Amino acid sequence: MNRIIPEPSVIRLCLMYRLMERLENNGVKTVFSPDIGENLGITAHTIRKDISFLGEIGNTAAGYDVAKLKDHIHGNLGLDKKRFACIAGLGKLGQALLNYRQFLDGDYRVIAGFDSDINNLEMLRTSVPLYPSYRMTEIVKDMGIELAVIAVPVQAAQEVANRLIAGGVKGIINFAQVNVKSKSGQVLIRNIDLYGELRILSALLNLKETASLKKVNGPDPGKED
Amino acid sequence: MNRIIPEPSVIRLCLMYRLMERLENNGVKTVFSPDIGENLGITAHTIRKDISFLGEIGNTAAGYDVAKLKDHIHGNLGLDKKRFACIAGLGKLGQALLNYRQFLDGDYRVIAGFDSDINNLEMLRTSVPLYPSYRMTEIVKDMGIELAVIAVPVQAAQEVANRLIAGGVKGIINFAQVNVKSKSGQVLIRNIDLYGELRILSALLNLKETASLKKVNGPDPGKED
DNA sequence: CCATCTCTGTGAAAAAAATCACAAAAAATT
DNA sequence: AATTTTTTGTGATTTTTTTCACAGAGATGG
Repeated sequence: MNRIIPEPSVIRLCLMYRLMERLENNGVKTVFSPDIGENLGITAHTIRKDISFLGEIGNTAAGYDVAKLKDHIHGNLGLDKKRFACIAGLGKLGQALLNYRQFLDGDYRVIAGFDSDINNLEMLRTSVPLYPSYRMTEIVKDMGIELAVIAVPVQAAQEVANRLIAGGVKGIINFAQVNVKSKSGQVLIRNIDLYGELRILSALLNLKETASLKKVNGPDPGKED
Repeated sequence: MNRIIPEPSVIRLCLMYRLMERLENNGVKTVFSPDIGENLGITAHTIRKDISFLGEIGNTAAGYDVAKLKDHIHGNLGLDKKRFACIAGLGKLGQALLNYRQFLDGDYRVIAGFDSDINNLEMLRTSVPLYPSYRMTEIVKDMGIELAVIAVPVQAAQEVANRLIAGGVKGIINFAQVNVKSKSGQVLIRNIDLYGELRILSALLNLKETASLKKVNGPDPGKED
């Protein structure tokens, strides 16, 4: 057991957590590492290694208890810590996210939305309180919001990030068409480029065809063990 | 120069391409590797290495010509290859994507949308032709669609993936709350979990606080060179 | 036009991550 | 109760990726 966890393992463990939630809902009681691996497109070795970073939890010759593994990941990654979130930018994407149930009643509850267009704010019907963007820093600070989603147009993204960070946000998911940065580097930022994902897919396909790609990650690891 | 490109480099090169597009629009003529690195949150060394996989293109002591580097990436990653795309699932997220201009007039043009709810299809106003889900395999095949976005509820996701793959799709971006798999492993799949990104952020923040994270990736690499 | 300065490109080195291989422990079977 | 089978957990190994360090090519400036 190792108390220092590599970032790729943390990310996979989060995926495993989601899988355990689903398996538990489906009434599955036990899983084996190759099952988890197949579901996540990762080898069983990696699965076991990842889990072992959190300490021993499996049953020799009898796999993992789904509920126990779920709680184990939950506890060790600190997922029991609830945090408030907000969405900056209420265009189509921001609205879509506001409609996801998980964003409203999950552990990272969206408790505020922001948009620069007051007319837009007045038109939207939602249970989440909405505010004009100029109040962003103030509201984020007052409400103790730690996580933010940026869904504004590219030109506004960095300025919005600055305001969120000024309000004390610690983590940002950015959907704008530009990588946003934090001055201090202390804020975690995950940039997601929805259209760019198509570009990446296309590039990987091209290179796969011409055999100039070193390795293709992804599901379906094939036979092993 | 090396003709075999690691996958992480391909992904970073796609980000560089996006950056070059933006710089070109802003009238910037030249960039240096540390500039690119700062924008993308990557060290200048890695930037240079990534670019060098595509052959020499920079000017010694004078950085990279923005337009030239953009075209270079474009050509070498085969981004000049146009592909048709579709969106399966026209809930809020699917509709939001259908409204993005890039998805309508970019290189990976969305030319079909699918939803299982015919009433929903009739209500939507869009320039993209929409079809009921049961025709998915047929339409994908007939239209020569190679890329697909899955934005359906979790229970339907794998079945939708199967239909898309049966129609000949080669790459999938999946937003459903479950990792979808391709039977053969020949189809590239990128699973994106929007809510899960909040979970990852929270976990990384927790571990960063307790100093049990090995390394935090992300923007702001700090001083170097 | 010579000296200096700058920045790329890339082999070499280091670091990180994934995979392997197997001991050990528990379950299943005989 | 002993034997076989199964599957975890983890050091050791291999592979992959990143970082380093510097040669070399060209720009800059006196």
